[in-house]
Amino acid sequence: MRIGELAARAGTTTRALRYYESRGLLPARRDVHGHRTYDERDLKLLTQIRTLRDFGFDLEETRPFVECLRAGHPEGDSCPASLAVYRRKLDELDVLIGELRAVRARVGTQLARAERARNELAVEALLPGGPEPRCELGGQEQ
Amino acid sequence: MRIGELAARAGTTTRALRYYESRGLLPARRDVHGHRTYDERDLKLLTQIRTLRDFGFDLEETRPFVECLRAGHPEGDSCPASLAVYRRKLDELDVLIGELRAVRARVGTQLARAERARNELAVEALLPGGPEPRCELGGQEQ
DNA sequence: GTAATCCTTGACGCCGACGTCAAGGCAACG
DNA sequence: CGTTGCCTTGACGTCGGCGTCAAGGATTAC
Repeated sequence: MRIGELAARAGTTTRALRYYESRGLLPARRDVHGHRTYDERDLKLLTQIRTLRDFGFDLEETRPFVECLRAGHPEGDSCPASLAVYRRKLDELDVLIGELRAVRARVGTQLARAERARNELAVEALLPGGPEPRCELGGQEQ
Repeated sequence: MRIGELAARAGTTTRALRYYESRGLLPARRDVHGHRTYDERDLKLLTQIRTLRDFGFDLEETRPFVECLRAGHPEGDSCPASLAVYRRKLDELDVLIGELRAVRARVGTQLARAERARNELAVEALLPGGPEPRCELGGQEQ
């Protein structure tokens, strides 16, 4: 099959395939017209690449999986190098998730504090009982 | 103070400050030589920007906070627009964290599966005793 | 005088993974 | 014969947030 069909079958674009080839990740044979030619095995390699990309793997991180498949193994993750990438990615994810949760907690705290401050101001504004001269809080909402 | 001192006091670079100015986020007065001049209030604005950036906020997302401070409010998050950014960021974080946890789970599952497959192969290789024909698990390693 | 240190503007570089456009080739269809 | 549709290579654009370099002006220290 040619590049357009492979791209369509894998749910990607011809541009991506040419890019992968330029990176040495998915080389193509050429037919008599100089057109790139692919077979079902290339589809499998490409599917492996796309699956990992969808998981957020960098393109370079898919290389061990692709080479593993090309070496004849039944799955891209049948090789130690692929497992190492899995483990490294798990560690990265754990770190990242931890950081994001910490940020989420801090932002949540800030939001709660800011909302509380606003509510206190609103309550004071509603109290007609002689409010002690509240400093310089003018022009809240423009 | 001039740009170098402000940058140092805020723990950032002169390049970043000029960039913020080019974005209209942190305009500067100029002294007689055309040099940028800042005061303590600018330091406060810049500190707000850097804090939010450290939390992963886009530069544009810091704008409501900066404008809130510049409008004379005591905190950058004293204004509704800032609270809206907080809330949107919390939602984004929740979505992102959820996606990352899903990916983490799937990668973890894949790793476990791949390791199990390798262990089974290793055990089979170690067993010299006539292994019963293991269903259709042929040609694992070539 | 001159070296060091600060500042100015302008412009290009970077990172990844492609998108998009240009100019052209070759085949099949009507 | 022209049109459509696929393909080719090459090259520039995108995004954000700056880093880095170039060329020059000004002040202060020695």
